[in-house]
Amino acid sequence: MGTTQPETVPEPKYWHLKTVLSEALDRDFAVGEVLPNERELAARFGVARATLRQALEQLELEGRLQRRRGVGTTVAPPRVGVAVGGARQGWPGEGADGWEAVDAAEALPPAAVVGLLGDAAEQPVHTVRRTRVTHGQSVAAELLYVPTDSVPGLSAIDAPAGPARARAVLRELQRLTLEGQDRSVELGSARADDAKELDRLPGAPVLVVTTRYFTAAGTAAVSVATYRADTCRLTFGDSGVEIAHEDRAAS
Amino acid sequence: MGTTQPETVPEPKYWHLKTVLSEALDRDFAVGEVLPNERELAARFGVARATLRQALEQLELEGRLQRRRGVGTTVAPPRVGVAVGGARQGWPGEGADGWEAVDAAEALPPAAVVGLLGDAAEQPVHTVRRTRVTHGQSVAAELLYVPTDSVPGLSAIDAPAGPARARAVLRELQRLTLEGQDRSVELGSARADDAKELDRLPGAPVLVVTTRYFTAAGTAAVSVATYRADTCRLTFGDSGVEIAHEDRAAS
DNA sequence: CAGTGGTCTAGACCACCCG
DNA sequence: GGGTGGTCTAGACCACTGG
Repeated sequence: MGTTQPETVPEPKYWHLKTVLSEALDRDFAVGEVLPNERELAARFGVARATLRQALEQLELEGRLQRRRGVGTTVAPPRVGVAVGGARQGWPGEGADGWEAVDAAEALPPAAVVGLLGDAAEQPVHTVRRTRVTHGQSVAAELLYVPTDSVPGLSAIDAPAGPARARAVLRELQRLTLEGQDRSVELGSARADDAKELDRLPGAPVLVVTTRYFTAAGTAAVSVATYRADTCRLTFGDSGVEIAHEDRAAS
Repeated sequence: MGTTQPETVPEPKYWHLKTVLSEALDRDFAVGEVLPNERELAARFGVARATLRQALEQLELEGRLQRRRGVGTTVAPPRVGVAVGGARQGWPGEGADGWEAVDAAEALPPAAVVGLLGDAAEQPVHTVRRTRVTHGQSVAAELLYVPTDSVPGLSAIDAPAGPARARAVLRELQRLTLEGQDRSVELGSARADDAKELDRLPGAPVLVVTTRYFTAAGTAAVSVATYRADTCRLTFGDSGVEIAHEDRAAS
């Protein structure tokens, strides 16, 4: 004796906890319902609060929970599908797609964007801020970078600051002929400014969608849009058919 | 006196730490280089290890670090761009796209997939496992669900288990006429089996790409592919131009 | 104000990797 | 083995929300 069972590797407590909680959510809770607070949940499961939090964090990452300081933890609604446009689309701001221009300014682009714009030399760009609202909640914050020489028709002090100026830049952009675009999606964490716009804490997980817009003259604009990863599912419909997620695909 | 400066809200330590580390990485470390271990880093910055770990976690999430138990923390190479095919593409397995068939079996699909397949009634599906390798590292694990009546030419015991059988299913699928497809991307956490395939711990962040393949008869197949979120940038190039990320777009 | 989640600590033990 | 990151604990205090 002395030897116990072969004992498969012990599953971490937080992982097991997550599973248990996940099943409890499916079974006993409705969307929007408030969970018991963390201290009580931890006590109920006989673990430290930090361990319980590790499980909650995972569930929030998967979009099943929503936690707000001072309020509590609630059961999240299913993720909303936001169309990002897979096939040839159009300039930003064309059509009513939920985007709202917020502001615009002229500045030098950050290093990360310079590479995407192609030409090595730093040239000033119009920086347009937009926000995307779907189903009453803001799901994305975007920074659009438009080199000033892409839109020569726009003099620097053409419009006053604010939404009007942002829309002016978009209007000029739409006068150009769009030759193509490409997109990439990656995981990031929200910068402080984006986090504020998205009503999340800094560092919250976001899906970063980077889009380059091409004209015959080269890259005319670059858009960096950050979507709330907890509440959004990005859709790239080539067929126009909406995906009807009845359940969650992620584990 | 007695009153200090207005004192903007104190930045969390881990957030500040993350910034400091991030700059240090850019300045003093090369890709692949090993960082000092967590206990020493924590001591050096005068914080508890848990706090230091919170900063490292963020940096790993952003693809800047790579941590492996028993080995250490190393500076991660830039994310690899993996083409996911934005425009009309083709059946899975057409062309050499880095996917490798692993195995296949016949079973009832999970509830989450039933909804995507359209017809309410549960029908048996071929479940094909594939793995995607790019630049020598496995970046994605896929489960492809093909209803048995989508590929009537394939009798149940047509091929022995293993890669051969998986390829047989794909071959049958490719005989059909693809009418369209749509895709969605969302954040998830790796299930135990996917994690193993991706050489990560369970719960690691992944980008879940769900694709539906349509024929005139309806949804002929559903693919759920999980990509390593730490090392991958999904590209949807409509123009065929590769995005050359010289720097990181995420904060 | 009381109650919530968010941050932080100082310690412990475990699972894994490699020489 | 010795060293790494991964898990877990039992506390403490802080920042925010709401009545």
